[in-house]
Amino acid sequence: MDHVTPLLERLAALVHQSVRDDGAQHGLLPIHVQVLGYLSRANRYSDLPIAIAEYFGITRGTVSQTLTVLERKGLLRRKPDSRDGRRVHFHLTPAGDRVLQDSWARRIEQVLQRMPETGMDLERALRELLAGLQQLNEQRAFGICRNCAHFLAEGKGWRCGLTREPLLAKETGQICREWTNPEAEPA
Amino acid sequence: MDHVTPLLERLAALVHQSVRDDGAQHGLLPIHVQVLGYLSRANRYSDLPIAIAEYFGITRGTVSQTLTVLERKGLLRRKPDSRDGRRVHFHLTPAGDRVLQDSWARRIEQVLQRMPETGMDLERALRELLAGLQQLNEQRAFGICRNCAHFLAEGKGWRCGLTREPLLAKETGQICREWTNPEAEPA
DNA sequence: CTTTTTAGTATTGACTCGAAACAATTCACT
DNA sequence: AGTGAATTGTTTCGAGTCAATACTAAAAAG
Repeated sequence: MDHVTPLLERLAALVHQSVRDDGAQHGLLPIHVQVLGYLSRANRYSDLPIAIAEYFGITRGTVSQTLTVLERKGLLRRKPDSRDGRRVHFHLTPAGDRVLQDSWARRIEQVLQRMPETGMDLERALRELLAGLQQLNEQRAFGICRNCAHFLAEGKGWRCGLTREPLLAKETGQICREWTNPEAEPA
Repeated sequence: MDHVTPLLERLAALVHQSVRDDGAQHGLLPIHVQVLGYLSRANRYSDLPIAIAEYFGITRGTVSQTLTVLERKGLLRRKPDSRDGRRVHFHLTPAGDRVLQDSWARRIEQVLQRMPETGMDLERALRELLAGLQQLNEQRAFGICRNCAHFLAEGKGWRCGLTREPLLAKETGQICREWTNPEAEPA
């Protein structure tokens, strides 16, 4: 099983490289593209600088600078939280969306389609590996809302059991910073 | 199969993060650790700045600066090529080896051991995925010497069919920049 | 109503990274 | 052999990362 680590290293390097190539086409650095991608998939509890810092494992200071650059380039806009005066939400502008259009993801899908059998194994294996890694890094899991222990289905709608707020259909498929594993036994 | 791309993105981010953590313990940046790791596994045709640039998809100029920093820190030493006056080889010093000792790789192995069944699938799937990605990025494959089309076993020793040079046992397991897929049909 | 925690910002310094210009060596072709 | 082209590596410049540190402001805890 020792052989897997070099493979992961190489894989990470190649993905990083693809992201850099994508960003270069718009005059952006890798972290810029990554932050845009994250924000495009984050729900309203997770589109904050602190969440970005936790997701990518960098400091709040660094995130703050990166967001300043992206805002200046017109790729995202900030919106102060109406209830918590410390918080600031960020969302993509149409220009920001456009950057994500021609991403490396499309090219990778071509590769994946050529390996249909291993594709399923890969997805399952990656999912397990990620769970282990996140635990190892003592990180939040950043799972998808609808798979969360706090997720509640209420008749025709949905609700977050943690914040008690109702959820839009779109939001149930987004990344959430507060995500908790429903299969873990309660403490 | 659309779900795999976000997984890969997240995986790459987590690996990058682990590498950054490792480097921070020695006052190094991610690319420093990555270059050291690469050089520790590269053979004598691949321990050159140009090979590093190709492997990580960055320019020769950037590599040149990075190597200057690493040399100044005493983590590697340069050795001009005896036959080609343009080339410079780099190899790790004992201090450079030491940096790689307590790497994230060890921690990841713990995770992998907890998923013995998926481990085999993962390795196979990753290998295929990497091959596809490298092709996509129009990159050299950077395979292992002994799996190369040019690799020749000669009685008790080995030889590279491309350079005609004999190979040490150690070298047959190293990364080679000239690696060619033995299963591809000849042009 | 004070103390502590949490969220975000500003500054500094080492370093990345691409772009462009450059020097040196080897290769290709005549 | 000899000239032009390709290859390898370096240097300089400017925008930006990133950690560290110190800071402000708001919320939570007591």
